[in-house]
This record gives sequence, structure tokens and C-alpha cells, in this order.
Amino acid sequence: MQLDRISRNILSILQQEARITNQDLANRVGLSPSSCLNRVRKLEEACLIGPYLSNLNLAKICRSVEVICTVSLKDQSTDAFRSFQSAAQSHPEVVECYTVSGSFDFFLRIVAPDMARYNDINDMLLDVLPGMVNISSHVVLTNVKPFRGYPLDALLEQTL
Amino acid sequence: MQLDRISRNILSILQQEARITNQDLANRVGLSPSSCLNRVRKLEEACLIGPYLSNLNLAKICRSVEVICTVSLKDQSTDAFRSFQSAAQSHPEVVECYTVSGSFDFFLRIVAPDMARYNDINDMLLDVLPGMVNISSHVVLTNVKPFRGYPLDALLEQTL
DNA sequence: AATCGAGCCAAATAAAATTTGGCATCATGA
DNA sequence: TCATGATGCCAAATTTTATTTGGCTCGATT
Repeated sequence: MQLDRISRNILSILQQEARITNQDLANRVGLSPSSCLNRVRKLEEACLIGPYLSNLNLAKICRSVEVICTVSLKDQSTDAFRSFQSAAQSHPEVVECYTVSGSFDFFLRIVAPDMARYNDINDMLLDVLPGMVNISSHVVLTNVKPFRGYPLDALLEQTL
Repeated sequence: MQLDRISRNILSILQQEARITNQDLANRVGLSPSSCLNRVRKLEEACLIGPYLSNLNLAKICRSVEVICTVSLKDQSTDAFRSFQSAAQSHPEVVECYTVSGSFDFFLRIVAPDMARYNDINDMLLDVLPGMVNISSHVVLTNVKPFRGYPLDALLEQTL
């Protein structure tokens, strides 16, 4: 699937304003509502876009603790990776998990109601591969720049 | 603003299905559409929810490089922090930035078209406080668990 | 008991989404 | 060159949704 200027524009707008109406979107990209809807449906079907999420202002909803962890596995076998990944995936408090190159194997972002509960999760992750996991915890102090979408302009500047 | 079970349910549904129609949402939480819309508006006005974002499947849209960085400042003055933060905020390729406790000062997530461009951004960040910034780059290999919302059930279990 | 405010629902209205049909363009192959 | 078919557009009709309105109930307050 190749993207023309209009479809890129749709992606760019939709990624930051997921609840925009189709009519407004159509106006912004210069299409009729029906054509615009067609494009959006195709982008969704091709899985270029979605799911649609809302940011919650967690600070206003409840008390919580957010922690970013670096994780190293002493045993870097495929099985060890798989075990750790599936543990991360199965625990809802682990809200994000990446594998990376370099001095760590994983980055995790974990959100828990309090430190005691965070400690439980940390212990659980350590127990996945006993004695073979090294986790460093970094409590989030401020969210300087929350994620608000990818820099499509910069990423697509070649292929204008 | 205190949240009853219904409003929590609204937040929970909306954070994962931002484009759900008000009617469907009303059905799911057991309210009439008008009451449901009232609640959503109030939650929005109180900034408990929003903005609304779409996930893009970047892999299908363009080639890109994603990097997670740990950053330490040698000079941990308020001014140094501020300088670094505003550099992070002003560059769209830095898609996320946290300040944290522990052995690092910042975590960054950076998305660039390619390694050459990533290197430019890295250099720019180093130049913010010359000789006083230590950055470790970790190229993202896989996104094991993409962010799909906070674990509201776990976070609010006390206050049912 | 009267009053006020909050929050609900049903129903009416306004707006948006979706479908439909027809037209233009373009690539393909006869 | 001239069908043919596929694609993508628009306008208009239709269906669905959002939004407004008004009236009702429940609790708290006076």
C-alpha cells in the first residue's frame, strides 16, 4: 500500500486527534466525507492505523507509582527471552515493554498503585528466571514530554 | 471530582476504544446516551481524559529507527535540567521524555528516519550542555508490549 | 414541607456517518 | 484506436449518532 499526500495527512491528523469527526477530517484534507471515510477504512483495514486510545490524566484519577526499568538477562537464550516477555505481557501493570540492543535487554514501564505493589511486581519479574535477571528501577518523577504521536513530517520528508 | 463506578468504567472503556460511539458507550456502562455524554464532557472538562490518539503502525508506513536513551547530566542544577528538557520538548523526533530517580536523570524515546538522522539528534542533545551530558543509546529491536492504557482495575481496586 | 441542585431518562432536533449511484480518469488489452 | 474494467471522486439520499430540551426523581438543605 502506497500513501499519497492525502493519506499521509489523514494519518497525521488522526494520530493526534483520534476523535475528530469524519466531516472535519474531510475538510482538513480536502476531500468529500465519503471519499475521506473510504480512505480511513482502507487505512484501518490495512492496519496502518489503530487502535485508538485516550490519554488518562492518572494524577487526577488516583495515586500511583510509575517506574521505568532496565532489565538484563544473564542467560540470553531464546527461551529466557520468551519467558520474560510473556511475563511482561501477562501483567497489566507492565504497560510497555521493549527489547533493545546495547547494555540492556529490555526496557519496561510499570504503573502500580503504590510502592508495595510495585515491589510485588518487581519480585514476580525476578522470579521468572531466578537469579538470572537483573532489574534496575527508576521511579518517574515528571513526564516531561508525553507521547503525542510520531514525527511523520520528519519521517516522510524524503518521500514527499 | 470523585469518580463512581460508572465514570471509572467510562474512563476504562474510552482509554482503549477512543472512537467508540457515545451510544455504544452508553449501552456498555448502562446509561442513556444523554447522561453518558454528560459524563464524558465533564471528564474532558476536568482534564481527566484526553487527548485522543491513534496508534500508527510505523513499520507499515515508512522505514524508521527507534531508540531509547538513558541520559545523565554531570551538572544536576535546575538550569541544566531545564535546558535539557526544553531541547527534548522542541524536537519532534524525541517522542517521549521522563525525568527519573536513580542512576539516570532522563529516559528518552526517539524516532528518526534512519541512523544518520538519529546521530544528528543525539549530537544536538549532547550540545545542549557541552561535555556535561552522558547519553546511552539503545536501539529498539521489538515492541514486546505496546502501550494500551493504564491498569485501572489494579489502580482503583482499593476504592471500589 | 418547600427549595435547590444534581443526575437521570425520553423525545425532539441537529449533525454526522454511511450508502448509493453516477461520472471521470487511467491502465490494459483487443 | 477503442472498448473494458478498476479506481477514486463527488453529490445526494438514507441511516445512525450526537446533542439539546424538558420533565422527573432523589437527597440534601433550609
